[in-house]
Amino acid sequence: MSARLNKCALLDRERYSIEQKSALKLWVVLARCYDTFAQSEALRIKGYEVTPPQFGVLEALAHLGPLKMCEIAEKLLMSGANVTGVVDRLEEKGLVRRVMEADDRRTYHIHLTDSGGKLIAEIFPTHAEKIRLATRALSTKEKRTLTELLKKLGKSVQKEMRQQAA
Amino acid sequence: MSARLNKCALLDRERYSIEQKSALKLWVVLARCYDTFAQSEALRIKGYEVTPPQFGVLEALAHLGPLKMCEIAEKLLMSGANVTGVVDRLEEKGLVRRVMEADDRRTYHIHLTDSGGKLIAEIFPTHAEKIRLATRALSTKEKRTLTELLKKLGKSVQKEMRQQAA
DNA sequence: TATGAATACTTTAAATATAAAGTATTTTGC
DNA sequence: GCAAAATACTTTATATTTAAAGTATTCATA
Repeated sequence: MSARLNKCALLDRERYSIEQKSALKLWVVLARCYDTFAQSEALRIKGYEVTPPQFGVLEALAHLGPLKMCEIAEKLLMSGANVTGVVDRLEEKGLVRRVMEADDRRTYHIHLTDSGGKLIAEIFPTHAEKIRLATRALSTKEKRTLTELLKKLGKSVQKEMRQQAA
Repeated sequence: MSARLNKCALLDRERYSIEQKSALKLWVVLARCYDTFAQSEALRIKGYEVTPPQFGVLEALAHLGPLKMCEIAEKLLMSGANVTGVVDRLEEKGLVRRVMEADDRRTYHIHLTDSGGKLIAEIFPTHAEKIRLATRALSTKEKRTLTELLKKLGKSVQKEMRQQAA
């Protein structure tokens, strides 16, 4: 492997500072950890009739009550166009329904149907327990530290993004 | 908001243990942090002629040399079917090419073309520096701690997934 | 050496995701 | 009150993603 690396003159490791390398490393580890977690979630809800994005929408509705399309987009970090598609499929399955608002005809609220509510109530407790087990190797203190550092990193990245845009 | 939450009898917060809630919180924060980072990367390579997955493939080839399709899938945590599509589009743009192997006609290596190598050599140094800046709010020690905790969490989740499968 | 299993890649079908453009409605500013 | 801007959602086009099925080749083994 290192023999191969040495052939890459264009991207020689020595061109990069220790700071840059540790930042790149952090990004790789973050992406892999996220991916593993997402994979475990996908595995967990396999067998139910919903996909991970669909599960996310049901979960948000169960925890927060009826939401507008744009609120779902904001909570789940997805584009409005994407919410349209996911909600379409949930509606086809009879798990949610669009309910028109009286005061603003541009928008409506998405409600869980009885069967949607029943499904999420069936899945979520198991889901919460499995996530607890998945993080078991970390102590309470480590989990707290990790959560705080991730928040701090998120803010740092956002700040840099804003400066980039300006 | 809390008034709304109280209406959710099915998913009452009090049904869940402190451990479960801190694990769920960690997962939410991890997902948001990852998403922010991914978004900043997308913003950064906007303006070049490649998408984030395409950039990932070019980066892997630049750092590791020619790779087989299955090696790319493994490095970038994507399915083989997906690699086919991403490499197809890179090949159409003339940034990589498929080179047949003499010894095994099922497989081939993906090589960077001159223009592909030039593109990644142009992007990567800026990319590395931007990632360094994005993580600037964290001290060296915090970055090390965060990296280690993420690795530990990743292993924990993987272990749980294996037990789930068994 | 013949054949069945395994490997490497592609194709297909369906879901997810975004940007950009389009439609309908409401709000703002004059 | 009316035109312009803003908001909320959908549609379209394209890329990403996977699972499952298909093709070609190589390996294993009997």
